[in-house]
Amino acid sequence: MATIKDIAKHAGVSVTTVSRALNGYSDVNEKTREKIKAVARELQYSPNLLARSLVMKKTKTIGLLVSGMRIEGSKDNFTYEVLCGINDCAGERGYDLILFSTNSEQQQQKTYNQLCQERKVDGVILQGIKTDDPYLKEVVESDIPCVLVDIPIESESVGYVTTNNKQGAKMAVDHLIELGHRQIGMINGHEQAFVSKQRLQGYQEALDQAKIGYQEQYVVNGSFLESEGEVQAEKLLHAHPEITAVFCASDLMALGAMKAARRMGKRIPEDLSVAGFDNIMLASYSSPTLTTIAQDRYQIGFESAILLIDMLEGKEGTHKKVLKTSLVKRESTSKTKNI
Amino acid sequence: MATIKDIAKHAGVSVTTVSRALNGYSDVNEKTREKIKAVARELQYSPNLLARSLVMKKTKTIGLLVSGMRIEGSKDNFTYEVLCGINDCAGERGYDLILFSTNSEQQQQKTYNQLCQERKVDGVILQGIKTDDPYLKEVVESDIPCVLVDIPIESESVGYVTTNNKQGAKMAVDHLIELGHRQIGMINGHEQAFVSKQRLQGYQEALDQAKIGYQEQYVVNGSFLESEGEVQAEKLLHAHPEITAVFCASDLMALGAMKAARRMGKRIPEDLSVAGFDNIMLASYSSPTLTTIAQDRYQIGFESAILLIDMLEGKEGTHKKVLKTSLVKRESTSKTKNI
DNA sequence: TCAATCCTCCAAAACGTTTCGGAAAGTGAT
DNA sequence: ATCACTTTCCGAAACGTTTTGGAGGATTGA
Repeated sequence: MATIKDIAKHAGVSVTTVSRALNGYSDVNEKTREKIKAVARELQYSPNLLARSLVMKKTKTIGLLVSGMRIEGSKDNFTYEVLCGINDCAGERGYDLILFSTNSEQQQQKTYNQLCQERKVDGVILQGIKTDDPYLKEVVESDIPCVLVDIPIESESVGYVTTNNKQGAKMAVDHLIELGHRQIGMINGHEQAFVSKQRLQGYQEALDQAKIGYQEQYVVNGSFLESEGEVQAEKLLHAHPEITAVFCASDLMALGAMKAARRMGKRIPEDLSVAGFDNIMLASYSSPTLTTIAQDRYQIGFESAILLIDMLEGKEGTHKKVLKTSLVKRESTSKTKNI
Repeated sequence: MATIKDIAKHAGVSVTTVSRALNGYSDVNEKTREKIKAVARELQYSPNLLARSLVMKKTKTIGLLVSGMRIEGSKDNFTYEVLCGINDCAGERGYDLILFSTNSEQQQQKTYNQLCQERKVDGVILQGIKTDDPYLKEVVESDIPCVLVDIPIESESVGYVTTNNKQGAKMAVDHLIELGHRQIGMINGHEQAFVSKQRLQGYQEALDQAKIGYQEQYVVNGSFLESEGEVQAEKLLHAHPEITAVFCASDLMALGAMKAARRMGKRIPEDLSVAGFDNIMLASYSSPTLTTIAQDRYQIGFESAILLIDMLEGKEGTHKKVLKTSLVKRESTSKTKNI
């Protein structure tokens, strides 16, 4: 509650001097500086960041726009782990995080720019928004620095962090091919996700390279959801019983696919190999455990924060970061018996 | 970027009138109000909350002090799900959330009061702090309204939300007793958690009621961790091979215990019944699936926010909320063969 | 016609900082 | 004694709001 003015009074100096003393300016005598610091401690002074931000036009605050902040996100832990990464980096660099709740209706009304300008965040990290989200247009037009997770848009004021999805998908399908599979289905996410396109590309490239023809009807969309993965897998396997392996664009859908397969009397991996993408916690606990492509969600968050803060602090450099993936072999994939 | 002053100039009125017009005061002519609103829209005005907060002494912001914001928290999803609940309620009520990163060293230096006063949060929700955390003392002494998760302290300015841990633990142990078990071990959390004490009480009460003597050596601590649960379970089962059932104070420890038991050649549930606490995602995916006590983490968060905001807005009432638990029977518990 | 009342509006202060431009005093050099 | 610096300090403006206490004019009632 003590202000700079109180300190000035107690120490017998002006507010200017107090401000400059506490902020480490050189034009204040060391003795008076010590005196001022002592008084500040005594009065338990802590600066009012609101007032400071108002004049400095910097809040040392990063806005977080997460559209998937829902309880369902608890299964894969994407949002949470990204958040951890952002939080850690922001902490190190002296920034605080402010969460914009975009779930509620009354907040829905506000535009992206309103949200940011009202709270005067220095920059924003966006996660989980779809490519057809109206916010996205605003983002690229606005000149508020921002970093996108998994949406490859780059400009003066916007950067992005993502995983090498194409490479990851290719690794997964390569792995299946290596095991002898030729009839390989894919359960993809949805059209409104860049990652889906990229993973599809990886799938196609792997097939191409192995001289396996791409068949459109082998690819279905499951919206990244376990339940939808289950129904789509069932349809796919029914329509094409010759399929011996499925690559899913998310672990959750892979779990759903395994359920469907089991219900259809197919053993995993003997009758059907299943590979996922993400390496979520459940992947190592399911039975059979799930072969998958690991992506480091924590690091995605961490790198996002690095990128954004570097932009905020005027560091030059590219505004993108693409992270590597790795293949995690587990029990859900094996050699095809048709070999 | 447009300010109230710009609007005043364009509309040919004073800033006072603009402010009062936009804030819905009655002492402004409807015509001029419309004019002002039109100008505001035209200039894409959005209020500067920093300035407003500075004079109003309200920020419409809730601080979030989460000590367990780590990647390991990804297994149980406690932090995330609580956060979702808080986020949703805060959104509905028009509050934003600010995350204090207490992980980093430089933030460690700051006291609780400094954190709150600098950012001028209206209130705080604390989650995951231990009973010996230095912040806790500050919290109760400070007059900043705050709500604690799982720490039963109540005063003028502090409230809490928790689950009925004693009742939950009792339900679990009752269930085991009903299945015929008499030698029931417990793997508890750690001393620095209130929930541990309460769950132990529930365990004791259930035994008591069934006229089963409480044996101190049947209870060990596993810090809520899967790994530690595993080693403690192994020790316990080695020292007391007569034990036929174990109640664990967290699902993670239960998973660890199952691992240990399996490694010792015990089948679950035929040779050993295992019950957990939390009902985390993994509990329904492990094999065998885990019998456990469900607690609604989302609701804990939601109620915390309700409680805090009610306090902030001067609503009278008790400052605590204790949520119910429920027993989820799955495969990891069954009748003892010794009956 | 006079006073009372109502309806609109506004000037200025306040919130707690930072910063610009300069002022006073001290220090050497010439 | 004068000049040129250096060191140390400060007054005042600025940031963008809200709010207090009224002012001016129109309307009403007697």
